[in-house]
Amino acid sequence: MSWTEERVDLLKKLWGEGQSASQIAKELGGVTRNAVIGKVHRLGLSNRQSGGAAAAAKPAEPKAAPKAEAAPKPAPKTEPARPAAQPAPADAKPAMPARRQIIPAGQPLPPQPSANEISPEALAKVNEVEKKAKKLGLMELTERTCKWPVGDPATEDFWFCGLPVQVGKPYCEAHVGVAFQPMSARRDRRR
DNA sequence: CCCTGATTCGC
DNA sequence: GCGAATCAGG
Repeated sequence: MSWTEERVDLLKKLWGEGQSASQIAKELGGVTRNAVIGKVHRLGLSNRQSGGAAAAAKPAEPKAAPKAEAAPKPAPKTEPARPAAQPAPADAKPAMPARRQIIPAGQPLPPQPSANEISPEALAKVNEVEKKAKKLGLMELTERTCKWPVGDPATEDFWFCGLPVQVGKPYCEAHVGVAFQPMSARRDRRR
């Protein structure tokens, strides 16, 4: 795969949206996250500032040369000593007009079956597991973290399970148990 | 261990 | 220019 205009555009778009390099790589296909990061740097949009305004140069730790220095010239091993790290002024507000937090009312949440149609065993298991939940935020979810939501998205008391997912499933074992009810199991549930 | 971006350097 | 390997960190 090569960096066609289309792919670069998509890269810019996704990166601008704050997608991670690995996510972008997967969406693009045919490239690794390294390739994405490399391209991002070459495009000069490594810093997610936006319109390339303030050139707030990052400190960029010295980080001594890791590998052999094939220096044909008698280059002194000692680095030119970076100008000491800057005191970090830190002011200049970007451009976030203090947006009121948007709380999506009808988000496409996973099925939350009514308690009365879940097997008691599975329900008990879930309650048990929720104590061990990692309580991840939306941004911390990955392909292998359980995406079962707990609590009310409109409150602070909301999080995702975050436990290791069942292979191929979006949820951990316990939540898979309540999310995917076999028809046979939910039929004629006496209560 | 899972993940993140940053950097280097042979190609 | 490209991206794997590596580094540094959460």
